[in-house]
Amino acid sequence: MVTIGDVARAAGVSRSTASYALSGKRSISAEVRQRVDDAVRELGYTANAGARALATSETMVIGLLAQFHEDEFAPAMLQYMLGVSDTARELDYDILLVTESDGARALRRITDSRMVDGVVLLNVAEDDKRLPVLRAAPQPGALVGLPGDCSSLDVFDLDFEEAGRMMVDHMHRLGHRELILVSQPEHVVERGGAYVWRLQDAALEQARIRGVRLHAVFGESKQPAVGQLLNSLLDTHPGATGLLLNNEAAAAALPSVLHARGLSAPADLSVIGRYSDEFARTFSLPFSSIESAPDRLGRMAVRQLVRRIESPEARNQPHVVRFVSPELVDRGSTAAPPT
Amino acid sequence: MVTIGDVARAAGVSRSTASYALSGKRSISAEVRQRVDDAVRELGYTANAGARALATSETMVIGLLAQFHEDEFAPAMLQYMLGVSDTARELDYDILLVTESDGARALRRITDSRMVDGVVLLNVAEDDKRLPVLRAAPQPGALVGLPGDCSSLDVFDLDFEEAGRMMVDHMHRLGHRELILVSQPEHVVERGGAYVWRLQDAALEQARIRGVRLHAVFGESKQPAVGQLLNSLLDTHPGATGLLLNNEAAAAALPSVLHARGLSAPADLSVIGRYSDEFARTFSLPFSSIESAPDRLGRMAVRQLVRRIESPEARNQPHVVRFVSPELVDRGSTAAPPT
DNA sequence: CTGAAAGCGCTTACAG
DNA sequence: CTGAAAGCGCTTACAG
Repeated sequence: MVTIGDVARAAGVSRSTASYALSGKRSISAEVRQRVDDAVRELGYTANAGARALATSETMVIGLLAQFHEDEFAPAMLQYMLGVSDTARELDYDILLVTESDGARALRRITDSRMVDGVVLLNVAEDDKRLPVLRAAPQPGALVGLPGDCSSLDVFDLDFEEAGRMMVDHMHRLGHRELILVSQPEHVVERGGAYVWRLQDAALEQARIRGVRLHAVFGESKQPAVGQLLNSLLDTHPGATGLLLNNEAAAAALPSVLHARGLSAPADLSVIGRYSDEFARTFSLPFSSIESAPDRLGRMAVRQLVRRIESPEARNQPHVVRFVSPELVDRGSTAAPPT
Repeated sequence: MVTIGDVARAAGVSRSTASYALSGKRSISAEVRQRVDDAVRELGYTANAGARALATSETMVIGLLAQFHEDEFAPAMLQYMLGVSDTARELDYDILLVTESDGARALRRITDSRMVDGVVLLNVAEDDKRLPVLRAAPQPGALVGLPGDCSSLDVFDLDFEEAGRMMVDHMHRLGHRELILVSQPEHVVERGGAYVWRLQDAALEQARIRGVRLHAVFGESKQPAVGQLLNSLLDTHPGATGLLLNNEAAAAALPSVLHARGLSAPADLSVIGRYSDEFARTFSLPFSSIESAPDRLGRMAVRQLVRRIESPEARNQPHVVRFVSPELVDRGSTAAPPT
């Protein structure tokens, strides 16, 4: 292994000078800098990450804690992961990926051992077991997803309340007076997936205000159950003219259900989902949707995290809870209800 | 930060004794061991990973190089990633996730800096730019996907040739004499996705042997293009009674296409895909398929990698190229052709 | 069974 | 502008 000592020797300078020439942390004569650069190139030198981490207490690694639950839609998680990973790399950080089901334990492991300079927690639950560990850790963290208690935490999430209101208002404006909302499965809520009821409760409240009938149900996470559910909902509520989907599996299943029933959107039924544009493109969902912006949320979380990591002042600034305003992507699946 | 020095002081022993008590690498009196364990618990000690890595030259981290290409199906990649990650953790390794598009550069960075003890490369291409870097690296690596040149590389992949033959034979046995094979988009092949033509060529050859007409085409990666393609293929080859899909997007799009044409499988058309069971469950694909076993391949790759990492003998053993035999998962979508 | 010391490869005050 | 030295927190021969 080629060390900075080898570089120094080849360049005819001390190790400290070689180090400074590389870091640029003090002025170096052009000539020496050239000799060091040449030596680095010639020997193919790269600093040993462990040694550097030991000396600087900086690993340039961010821990990414993903949580894959049984009845949640895994591909959606991937979008967040990529948003975090890409942004981290832009800022010169690598990603330590943790997918263990026992997230609290994993988080303690990587923070205690100083493998990471900070962490991003994905899919944060209402009463997330990882939060006490994060609060006790010396490294800063950023969350994607809103927990019950945000104190001393940087939190980023879609404004699901606003999303719920937006769905209802959009339909109401078009003239719809009876709607169905299919949320994630109840398990997701029980596990602490607050975004489910945040959207649902806000939608129900807004429906009340607007005088719209809204049938809200928890859905299923897989086929064929979710397809059956959609069918039975449409049977049960023949007067409903609009469908709101906060459930990826339901959105993916809907085209065949509509087809089977001989319905088309928006002529027979108006539809709005809540998922990412990438998801829509991959599965070619023709439904207008509230963009869930996973890449954007991942990016925001990493940016804030790195700010805290790198600046001592930022370290002590008040924590932020930031909601991304939902945006409706119009794919033409809503219109006035059939007369 | 609590160090092993703190532990040693609290336990009233030397740092080396504390270290040995923790590692178990030499015999320690029961009493001392107890005192050290108590001190560790009391102080909440965890070894600093960077310091340990520097001392031992072992990071206990495996680099995972994922490659997301424009027109490949991202959720499929996730399955491989999780297989690798879960197995690594079982074997006490953490995962450094790399998703940069310039995989060769990223690989050089993490190996040169000794951030990892070994690497797993996913989605390996025929002439993968990462391979020269891997061969030059001091760490061992394992590939998922078959490159053109496997020399001094451990390689794991599905036996796509056998998969192609199996699809054809299965249909032939049922009495089909004219089939359509939809592969991945041509871009995937151009980029070096050898599995596409490995399956296709073997299928064509087997069809020739069996006296079956096989129309093989490259597909599309997104809707609505892939749906249109399926429709036009069925229009163009009205005599075809079976459909073979080596293309996730096509598989995902097929149910609505069949529906729209008023066809059902297997009564009107027999269908076999090639994808993972997880994929089938998530999208509820009712089609029989050749299981692509991403979790199993990821697991095999990590196992072999860790063997090489941990045993000096294994380090020098001949490299392996291992093909997983395809298995057909019968979901009832094939039968004798309609008469 | 235990301890004192060297060393892993860096960075960074301290001195000049 | 440059160098000699200390130190980051471990592990592991070397000695006893």
